[in-house]
Amino acid sequence: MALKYDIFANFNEKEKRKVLSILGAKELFYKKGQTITYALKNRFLIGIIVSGEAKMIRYDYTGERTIVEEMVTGDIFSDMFVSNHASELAVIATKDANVIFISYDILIKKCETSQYALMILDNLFNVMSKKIIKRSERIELLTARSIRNKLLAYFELEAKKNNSKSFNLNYSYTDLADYLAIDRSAMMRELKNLKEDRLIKDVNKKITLLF
Amino acid sequence: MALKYDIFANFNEKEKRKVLSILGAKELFYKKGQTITYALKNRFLIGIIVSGEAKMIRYDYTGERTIVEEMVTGDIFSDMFVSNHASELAVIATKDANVIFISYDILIKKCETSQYALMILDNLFNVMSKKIIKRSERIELLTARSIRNKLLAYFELEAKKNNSKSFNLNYSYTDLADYLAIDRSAMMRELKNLKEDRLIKDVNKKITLLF
DNA sequence: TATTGTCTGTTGCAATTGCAACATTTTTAC
DNA sequence: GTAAAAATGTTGCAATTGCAACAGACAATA
Repeated sequence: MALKYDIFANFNEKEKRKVLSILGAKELFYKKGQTITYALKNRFLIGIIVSGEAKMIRYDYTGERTIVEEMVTGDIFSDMFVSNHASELAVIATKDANVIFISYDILIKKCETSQYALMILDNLFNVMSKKIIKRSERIELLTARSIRNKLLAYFELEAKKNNSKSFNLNYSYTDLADYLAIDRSAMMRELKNLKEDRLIKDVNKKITLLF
Repeated sequence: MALKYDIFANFNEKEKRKVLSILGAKELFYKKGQTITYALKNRFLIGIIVSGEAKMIRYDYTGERTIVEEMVTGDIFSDMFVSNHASELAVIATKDANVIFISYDILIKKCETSQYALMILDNLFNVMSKKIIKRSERIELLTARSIRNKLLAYFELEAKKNNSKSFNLNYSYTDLADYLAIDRSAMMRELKNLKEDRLIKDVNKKITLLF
């Protein structure tokens, strides 16, 4: 599953090591809780999470923290994908993490001579497409005009992804409320309403659509 | 302004014609109101709006229409940037439009032999980065927890983009309410409150932050 | 220029939502 | 294995929001 959109898709270990050396890539290790400043301070650098987890966090003008993006193995992040005008951002390792940094500029240049570099660029395109799609999906959910509609939209999307009326919630309810930008307790109340109205069934985090 | 992120940035007319021929690109003309089906039915095809305007529209299961994206000259669209699981989409020309279609597959292949193709790919990455950033910005606004905060977040972002406390609203209030996914009349009320609280000044669509 | 349609601005009222404050259960960390 | 922390589940109440329904301004167009 991760494979299809992985930046190293279609590479075996040997080829991967080779292309990283061609690109002059750096691999750095971060302990849980550490801030990954490297990529965000260097425009045209792309960070690839090869193990562990990290979160991108925004500090708004009031000092409040919001999670912009939760990143797992295979995800990438870069200053190139961040608005110059947005509030301060930081990437923090939420588990011990290994991160590979490659330079976009070098990547483009090496494409002239290296088939491998071009393959990486191709994979990068897929990963970026995925990012666009993920954000579009979230916007679709966030523009629904009530908690009920947000939940239903989210459930329907998950159901479609699973080709089934049933699926397992892979968020905690607390995180789901955050993702949908709604109050958790109000969401729980609406979830109860949806169950009472027999629109969904919820057997310990396995949701089934009844319509 | 458009130049920096344009897919033909750094190309002159002659080079542009040359690369389009290398890539076997097609240019099609659409009259205002026509549906552009070409790209959305052909995965791996990228549509570039070279003149005119178009809107990407979603039809949800109730048959309701929502504007997903408004596209102007220089914007690109592709099935590759659209979730397989989303509701039905259509791209409709909102003004007479010329659209160039290039195949992603061919583009990647030609990069091995053509410096121009690689330049197009490079530009494509910039355009995609811009797409990611635009969506991130909208998500930032949509996750604000009240109408007041949504408005303030939007105004601050616009102010930052203009490097000034003042800027002209380039949305109608009706459209802004849509963009922020809030009720228009409730937004107008809150706008009035913001003015009364002396947080903003609004002299016929020119907003000034007073903080 | 008359007319039609869209946009702005306003308000009362009802419905939805967020907040605060709990008890309980589950998970995580030592 | 126990303590601490996080997540779930619930509710009353107040604040915010959406809805409906206007009137007037402005724009488009025939």
